[in-house]
Amino acid sequence: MNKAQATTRIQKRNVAIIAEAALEVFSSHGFRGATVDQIAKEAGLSKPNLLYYFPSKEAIHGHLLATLMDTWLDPLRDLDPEGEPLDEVLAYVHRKIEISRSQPRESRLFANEILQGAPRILPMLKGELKDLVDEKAEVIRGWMAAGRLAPADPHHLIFSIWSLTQHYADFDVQVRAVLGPGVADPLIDAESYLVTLFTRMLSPG
Amino acid sequence: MNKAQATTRIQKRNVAIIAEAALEVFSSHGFRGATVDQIAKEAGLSKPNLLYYFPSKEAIHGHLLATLMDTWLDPLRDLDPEGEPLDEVLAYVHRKIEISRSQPRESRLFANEILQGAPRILPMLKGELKDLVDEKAEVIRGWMAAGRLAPADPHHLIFSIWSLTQHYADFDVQVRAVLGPGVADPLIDAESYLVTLFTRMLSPG
DNA sequence: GCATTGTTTGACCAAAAGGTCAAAGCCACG
DNA sequence: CGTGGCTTTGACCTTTTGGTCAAACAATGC
Repeated sequence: MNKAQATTRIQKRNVAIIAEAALEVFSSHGFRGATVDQIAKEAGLSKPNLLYYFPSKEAIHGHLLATLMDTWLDPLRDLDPEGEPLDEVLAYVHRKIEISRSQPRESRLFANEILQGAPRILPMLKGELKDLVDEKAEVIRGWMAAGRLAPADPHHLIFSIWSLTQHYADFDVQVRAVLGPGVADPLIDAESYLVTLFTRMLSPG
Repeated sequence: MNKAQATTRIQKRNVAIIAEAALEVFSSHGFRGATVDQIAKEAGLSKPNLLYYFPSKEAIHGHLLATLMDTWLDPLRDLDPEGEPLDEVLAYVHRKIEISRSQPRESRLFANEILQGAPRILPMLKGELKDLVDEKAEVIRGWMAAGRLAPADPHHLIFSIWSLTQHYADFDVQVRAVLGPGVADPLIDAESYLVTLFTRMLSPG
């Protein structure tokens, strides 16, 4: 593929097709578990053709992670210091649940990366992510200090939101196995459970 | 290796060494990401020697999973229907946190397996695990009906305990990256946060 | 309609990885 | 102290896999 600009129509289309296929394969087999042949087959392209658009398997994976990271932080960014505290937190929970519903593969891709020790995105976690979390934790701490939320460790509050919402994407198989075949969408009940949980946790007084 | 009984001293020792090495390698690289050579090296044995004790890479992995499953359910089994409801739930949270602290590799091994779609343990999830969870969920539902716990979906309550406690083992890298180098053991603060969380969530009245 | 640039692929390569085997080494016990 | 079974290993085999390359095949612009 050519160097910088000048992406043709075909390039745009095929890069998108490959990314979609790679997301499917990487998210369900992990980086090492995925093969380039698998991705190529999923994308409906030949392997050399795929490697014409990305220089290596690593590069495809990196591309996915970069794209993901770009949108992964948005829901937290949207936490508004000027808003009503409990509403803001619940809205954040809601946004995260929507992501687990609409982008479970992205969530699993991310989970895989972290589980392996985050070899490729550790700098980003220590930098961009930490900065954002620290900033929003400070906002929450302010709300608590003002008596507008019940006191609790803001960092662990954020961790608990991540953990609980992503659980339904990452551990989907287990959730469904335990709930049984009668439950079509575990996230529906999960959402009202989580609203209750965080409301009781954070309501002042 | 020989067939059924008659495990010699050396066999016992080497099987244990291999299991330990394999846990280390599988938990940090996943099944596909781990290589037999890596495990052999970690165990301080030659590859053929390792394959003298286990017939295949698959078999080692299966052995680990089976061993793990055996102890994985114990903390939930110990939830006592005759105990004080809130204390029982908090004690369960405590046990799960202890496991995240003492057996993070086992937790990651399990997480890896679920993330890949639980190919090897799905039957167990749908059988043994579901049965146990249903049973304990019924106990919790009884407590709630009797007004001894605030009402909430018992299944999702259990999921939330799993999710929150395992998060600190599985996503350890992320937690540490965000908290920064000043925090030695995130689980200390996590435990008091979680006690608060479930106390507020479940206290009746 | 042709030259230039972009796209696709069959054939191929080297390295990695799971696994085998025969032979050698070791150990326990009569 | 020697024999039979247990343990260990170097060498080897096969398959999988990431990646290359030259040549064929489109598309685009003049």
